[in-house]
Amino acid sequence: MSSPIKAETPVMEKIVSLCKRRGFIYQSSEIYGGCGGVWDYGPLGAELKRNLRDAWWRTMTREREDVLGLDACILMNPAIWAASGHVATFADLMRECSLTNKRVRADHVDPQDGIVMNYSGAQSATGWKLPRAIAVLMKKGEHIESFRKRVRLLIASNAGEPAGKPEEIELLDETKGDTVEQSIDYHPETGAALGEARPFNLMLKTYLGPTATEADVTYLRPETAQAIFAQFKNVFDSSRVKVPFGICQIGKAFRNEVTPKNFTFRSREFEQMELEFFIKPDEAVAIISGSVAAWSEGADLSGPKPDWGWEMWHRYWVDQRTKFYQSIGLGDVLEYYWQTPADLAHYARACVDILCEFPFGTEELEGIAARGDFDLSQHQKHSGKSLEIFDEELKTAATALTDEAKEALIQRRLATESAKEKGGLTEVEVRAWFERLFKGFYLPHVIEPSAGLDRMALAVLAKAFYQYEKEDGKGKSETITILRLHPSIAPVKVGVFPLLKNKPELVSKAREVYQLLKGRLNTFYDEAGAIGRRYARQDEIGTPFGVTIDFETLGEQGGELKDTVTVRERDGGAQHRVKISDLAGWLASRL
RNA sequence: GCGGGUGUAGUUCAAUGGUAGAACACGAGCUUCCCAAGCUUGAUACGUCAGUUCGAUUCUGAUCACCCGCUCCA
Repeated sequence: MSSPIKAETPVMEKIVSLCKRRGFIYQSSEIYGGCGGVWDYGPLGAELKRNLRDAWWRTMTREREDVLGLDACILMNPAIWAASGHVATFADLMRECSLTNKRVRADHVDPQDGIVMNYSGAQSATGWKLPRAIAVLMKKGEHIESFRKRVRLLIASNAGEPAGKPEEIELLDETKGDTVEQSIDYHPETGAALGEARPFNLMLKTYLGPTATEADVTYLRPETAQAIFAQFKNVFDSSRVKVPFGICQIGKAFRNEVTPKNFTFRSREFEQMELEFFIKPDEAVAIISGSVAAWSEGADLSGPKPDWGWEMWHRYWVDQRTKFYQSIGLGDVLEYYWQTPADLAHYARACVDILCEFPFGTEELEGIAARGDFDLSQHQKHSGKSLEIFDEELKTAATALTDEAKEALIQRRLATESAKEKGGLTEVEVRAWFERLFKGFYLPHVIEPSAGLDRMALAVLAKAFYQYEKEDGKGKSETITILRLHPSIAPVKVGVFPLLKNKPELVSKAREVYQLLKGRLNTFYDEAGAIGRRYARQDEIGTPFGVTIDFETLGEQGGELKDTVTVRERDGGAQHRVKISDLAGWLASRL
């Protein structure tokens, strides 16, 4: 009867089109020609995003005893970004390969040896031309023909289709140049000359205060997490919480992305939902509980245990976040990528990317990192303020330890530190740290689940988007579009329709039902057009239920059906006869 | 930022150096109308700015945005 259609137009384009047509997402500043990398949410998009945001906030803090909320400003003291490392890592000098535009950090170019070959340009049989001069390093021992082949290949892959086949590209006016040794002016991979070093600042700079001098420079935050670390001590001191506990925050963040792309997936302004969950260092757990629980496949992650170290907590949060994604209907499109030691930042112990299947590929939705005490220690160092907390239970347990037991803990830590390739602590530093620990003081370690709200919204839209071809009674084929959104996040929960709009009794009854529902659920009233069209309109925006007031409702078919309505399900179109007095409860139990 | 592509009603697409058209969607109306039905009827577009030209949506240039690569990790 129905079958999924083949994509003649790419699915992503259909989704973008639907989003605009029905008021989910518009291009920013469209009447002025747009604005790169930023998008606005229309009426339905705003509802959808709010539902997702609320669901996250509810599960992350309101339904938990151990997580508190925070709502910090986008603007902060710029010293925060120096401490977090963003000023350094987001402002590297970069140089671009003149042939392929691949970028390398100016201070990370491996010196190259070889002979410089110059060309005035290139052209291909297709009529395509590379109009500028190029210089490429022929490496020692590289045969001239294989070198030329390599250059043609690089040109072809960068120019794309217009240049045609690599072998049909002609290199113009070849001249042999200087022999260079240990030069940092050529791209290590391609051998092509590098352009000038240019700063690549991915943070959005702004001025705080009307004078706008260099002294007033600060940045729009590139992530929400740093405010949590900066306010960690205030939250701890004002909330009567004990480690382990978390602080979560939802808010806008800004990055000057080199290439915003894939609709809202990579934007320059986006909304993050981040949790920093603070835990005791494993050594503290060992002192208090006698041992640290080891993770193994199938371990019980249903609820926190006192002997959990960072690894169990990390697994726990991956599990919690997975359950969340299942609750909004994304369970079956998730994938996980466990970063390898080579992927990890030096301060991170583990990081899992939760990936989701999008029409343009499988991409990251959320990252869950175990970051040790890196962030708090950075802010402690840069601010000069102690961010240590005092743990009474730890102090009591440590006091009871024998000196031998203490020394054993220190030795074990020393062994792991010396095994590290870089960043390992010295023995003096380790002993100083344990001295504070045995007195009950430490910087909490952190597990950081960090999710993108805009990505989540795009993910649920992409997952929900479904089209099929249907033949109507006359054999004419039409495309049916349904957004199969999970009812809990659908922007509109129920549509209310009088079967006919020219019958005042039906309309007034329908308005009554609408008034009854709209206080409790986001309800949409529609009387225009045929009933089937109204169902279809709601299907397209993902409304899970439709309520129709018909002549039976008015009692025409006898008293039994009086004051009952047809409730029609979006997925499958099944219909139920429900009493108006039961309607709100009936719907609420299914959302 | 660099290279390639694209830009016409709300959407998806036509055509044209001189008056821009369709389908669907949208508004109004008729119809005891349960899955985008039918009939009547209405509104709406050449991304922006220059140049060539008597005249540009069409040709040229610039610019902006989007898509695909380089990038990136919410």
